Amino acid sequence: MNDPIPLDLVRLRRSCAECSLQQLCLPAGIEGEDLKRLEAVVQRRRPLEAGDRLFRVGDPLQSVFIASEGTFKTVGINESGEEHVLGFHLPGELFGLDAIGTGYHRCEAIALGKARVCELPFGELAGTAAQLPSLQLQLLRVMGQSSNRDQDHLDVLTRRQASERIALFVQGLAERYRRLGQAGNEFQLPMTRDEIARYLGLALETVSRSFSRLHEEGMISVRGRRVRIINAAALHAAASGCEAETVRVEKRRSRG
Amino acid sequence: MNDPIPLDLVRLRRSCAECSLQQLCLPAGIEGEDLKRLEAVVQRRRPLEAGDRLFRVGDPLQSVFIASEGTFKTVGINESGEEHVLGFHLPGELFGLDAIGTGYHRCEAIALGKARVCELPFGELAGTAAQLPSLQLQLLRVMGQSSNRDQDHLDVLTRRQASERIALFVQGLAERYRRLGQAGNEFQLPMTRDEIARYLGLALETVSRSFSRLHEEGMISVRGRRVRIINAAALHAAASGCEAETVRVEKRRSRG
DNA sequence: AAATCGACTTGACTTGGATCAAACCGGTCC
DNA sequence: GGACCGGTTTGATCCAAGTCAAGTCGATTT
Repeated sequence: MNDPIPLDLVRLRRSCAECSLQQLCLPAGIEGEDLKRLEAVVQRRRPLEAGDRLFRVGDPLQSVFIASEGTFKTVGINESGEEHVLGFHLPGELFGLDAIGTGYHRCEAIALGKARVCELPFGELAGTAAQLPSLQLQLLRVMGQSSNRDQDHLDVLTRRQASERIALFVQGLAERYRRLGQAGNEFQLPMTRDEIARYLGLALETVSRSFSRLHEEGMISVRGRRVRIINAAALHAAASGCEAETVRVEKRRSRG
Repeated sequence: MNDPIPLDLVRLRRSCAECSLQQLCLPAGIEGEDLKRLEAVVQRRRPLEAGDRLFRVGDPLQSVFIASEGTFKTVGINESGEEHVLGFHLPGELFGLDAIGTGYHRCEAIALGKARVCELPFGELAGTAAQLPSLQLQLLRVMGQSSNRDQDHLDVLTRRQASERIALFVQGLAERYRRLGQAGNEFQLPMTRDEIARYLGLALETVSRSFSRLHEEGMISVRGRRVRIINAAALHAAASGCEAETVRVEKRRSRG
């Protein structure tokens, strides 16, 4: 704190208009003068290291954040002290909205590796939104989408099978990487097995076993955090719970 | 349809200012002229019967709703065709926000018994919010709260113990009834065991058994849908998972 | 009062995944 | 090189909750 303003701040303050994430981010659908107004709210941040926290439980709402490089996780801590991962946030994804309801954060946001964020002071954002209907609508839409994601996640957690959850998880990540213009078939998981477990409501051993099983069955190839999707159709089937029977039948056959 | 406008429409169009739910509802914190502007958006509706649907999956976003009497459930339907209950909505609670992200509903809302809603056409609501910063903020806040509720629910679903979930559920309902000025210690469940099961990610038999267990242990009294909280402290302990050991120890003792 | 029906409870059995425990793998640091 | 360490895999065992199958209860109808 109280550092002299670093010289590269100029570089960091690149505009949304030039950002490759523009259409996947809060500015999506906002143009011209309105975009300039929104840009005035955005503060770009110095790089973060693995484990750096953007906010903690109980912090008053100051800003919401958008990952611009790297991945973040948000973790909630229940009264028993257990951590559970609420979500993983890839570039272009907004987080920190959890404090809007009460004015205080109920979870904490942690960088999973080297990362960078755009910070939007909430007061300014809301003020600007009050003047720009397009931004107001977009803000509501983004919150709605985040809520939709929560509901999908909720659905995943009520689905029973562990390997279904893993299959869905891998599929979902692939889809998100693809949208970012990266390879969806092969990627590096930015999180540990334990973090996946806490996200999916499973024990870490179960996560590991499920990965191994999908690997054995030839749907994906897993080596540590390196994942490759080999049979996307089968993975999709596994994700929607169709595979269970098929596989059992095949196993029975091969045994008998 | 095309009914002549019923005479009691006047009665139905009672103002938010006179409504007992005012401070527990969307208008909370909005006063004077602003409240009048909000009221102009609200349409009051004829009574609904058990099973009536307000919207279905895929319906385009028209309105959001607030229960004014009775209880609603929102249910999501996943691609396997299974229904899971996303939430129960008591008077004063806003729902239908699920369509804001995409413009289409991803769940359906069903009355659990005789009920009544206030309907707020979303276009008008957003338009009015754009002109009233207090409403804009309140709308964001309500969405944030709804998202917080989802996250608490998510936490419940990752907690393992079935009776913990039931204890939390009963506690939560009691709390909500109390806020509505009704008795929190004794109430009638507006939903079936099956609906609770689909909400908590359990089998209906497990729900039934968990109720019986909490009953046996003297925390609550259950007779069909009638629930009475007898030992709130023990229930609270059960809800946070502290009871498991205690009870087991006592059982062991009484057996030995 | 008997018959029907939906909601609920209870019992017996089975199983998926948690838990405990041990080994393994790939970095990094002496 | 070897020791160490966090993350990961794999094996063995156990238990909570799911599934299947009877009942029971209460409300409504005949």
